[in-house]
Amino acid sequence: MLTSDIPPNQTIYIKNLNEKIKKEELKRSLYALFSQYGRIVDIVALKTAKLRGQAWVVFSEVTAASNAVRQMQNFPFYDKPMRIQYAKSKSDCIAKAEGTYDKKKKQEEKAERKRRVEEGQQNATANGPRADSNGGPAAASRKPGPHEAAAEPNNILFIQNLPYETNSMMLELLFKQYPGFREVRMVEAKPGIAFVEFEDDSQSSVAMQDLQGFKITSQNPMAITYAKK
DNA sequence: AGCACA
Repeated sequence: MLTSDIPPNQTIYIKNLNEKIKKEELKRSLYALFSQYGRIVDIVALKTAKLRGQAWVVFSEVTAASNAVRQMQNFPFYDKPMRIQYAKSKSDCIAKAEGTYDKKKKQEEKAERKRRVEEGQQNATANGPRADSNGGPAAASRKPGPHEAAAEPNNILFIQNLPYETNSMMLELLFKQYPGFREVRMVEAKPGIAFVEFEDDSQSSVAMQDLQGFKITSQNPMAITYAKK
């Protein structure tokens, strides 16, 4: 199935995540990174053989998920570009909230999955190569299309996912190497975020591209977006 | 590569 064929879902499925990152840390960073798109209801990440390197981020709104899929596509996260799609099914926490969660059905599906796995192991050696791979282009980085809401460029940048101990001096050191730098502003009451102002939009954009995902500590790739106007 | 929720 073409990944673009998956219908919109308020849950996004992320793969190609760095498998070395501990589960709790991963969830925290995903939260920091994605909460800019809307309220996050839940994050699921498992480290089992089958599920490591993947995560589900559940938003309260589909529109938040849509923006996240587009704008964070290929975002360098712990040194690896994230691959983001809509999840294929509704998250349990949503079904529960809607009152449509069916425990019996859930168990059947689970049993069914297990059956398929065992069956697959039986046939693994008997199957020849599949003939239907179409060699289509891999999902590549793309700019938002004409109908997609891109974050509006701004001479002020919004920085998230900073380590707790970050101060404005450290950020100034980083950002002042770019032309047009004006100032760093941090909010004492809100650790982990900062605003960095440039003279104009194009100068702030250059800094954003270059420092996107930059890590002050190994655990904190910074997430940079344009500040809201 | 891989679509779960213990």
